[in-house]
Amino acid sequence: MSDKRDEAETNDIPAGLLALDQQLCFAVYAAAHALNRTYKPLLDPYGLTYPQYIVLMTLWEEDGRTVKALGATLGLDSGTLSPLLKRLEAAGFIHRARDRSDERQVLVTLTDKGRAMRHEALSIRMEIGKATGCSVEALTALTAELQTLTRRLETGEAHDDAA
Amino acid sequence: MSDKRDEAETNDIPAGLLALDQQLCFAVYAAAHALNRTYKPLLDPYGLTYPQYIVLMTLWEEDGRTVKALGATLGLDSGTLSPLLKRLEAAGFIHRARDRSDERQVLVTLTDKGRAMRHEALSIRMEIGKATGCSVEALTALTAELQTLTRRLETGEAHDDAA
DNA sequence: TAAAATTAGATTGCGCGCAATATGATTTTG
DNA sequence: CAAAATCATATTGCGCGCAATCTAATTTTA
Repeated sequence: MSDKRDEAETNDIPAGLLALDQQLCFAVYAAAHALNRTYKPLLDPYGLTYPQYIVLMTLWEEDGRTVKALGATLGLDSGTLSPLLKRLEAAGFIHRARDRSDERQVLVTLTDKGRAMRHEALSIRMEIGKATGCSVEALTALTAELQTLTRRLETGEAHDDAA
Repeated sequence: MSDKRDEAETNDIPAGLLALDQQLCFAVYAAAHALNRTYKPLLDPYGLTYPQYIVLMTLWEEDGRTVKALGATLGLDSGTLSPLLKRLEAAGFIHRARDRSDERQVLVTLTDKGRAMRHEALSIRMEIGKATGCSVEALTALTAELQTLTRRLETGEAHDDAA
């Protein structure tokens, strides 16, 4: 109860440590939202959301995957994917069908419309590239750092030279 | 209708361009989720969600702000903040009160519990630092790059040397 | 082979995040 | 001063994201 100053720091909590942590987690949080907002007007004309677009991108890489395989790639479970895929199917981008050889599985395949969307994606990509305003090198570096961060957070592997 | 190969690339769409764009937006997307998942078990004991924790952090920086001021800092509107703050108040972390001098505004202030939570946050910060496994320099650099990206996406200022 | 365990998806409930709208309070205009 | 415009916040609706639960299909095991 000895703290009366609310700004910058309080007692034994170093402001720098607080700030860095705050900045990192908030920076990722804010960047994700900013990207989402940038994509929104580009995807709206097609009736797609950003997560739906990401699912289409993974299908462009490899079509005909199961829900589980998609979830493994995207880090999402069926609670998120089932309704999302249902909407993508209703919009005509994909087709879902139970696997004949294992009726538990659902195979997700692109429709002609889903494949055609890949061509539209070219202009979206260019718009995003312009919006980031960053060089290819900067974006590549940033991507790599984020991937490293994500991998470490997911695997729990430490390096113990952090703050 | 001339594309029959679904893998890697199709016709005139260069695979590299697709891949970089896909990697960047997905990297931010995945990192945000990974951070969220890392925070979750640390915040669960306090009954806090990650966005609620972020709101508390901004209040630790400067207490007694209006909903609008919080929204400006966090990039969130009242549609998100109103119910979130309602839950934070129900949980006893903050107090909301109409501004006497301008009844349109609602002032958000920390309670003793909300201020005390800042001390608990120290161990959370250390856990997150360990989980990232990155050096302070790496995290600082990553944060700066993300802030640049976010600023450019939000302001729409281009640099026109992107892909 | 029958029972138990595992697996893949779907469903439900809750908390964001955001657009659209609604409600009061304040300020601006006429 | 009264009507109109603006402003701050709240509410509603929809789509994620995730935990928990449910169902049906397959595999394991006894």
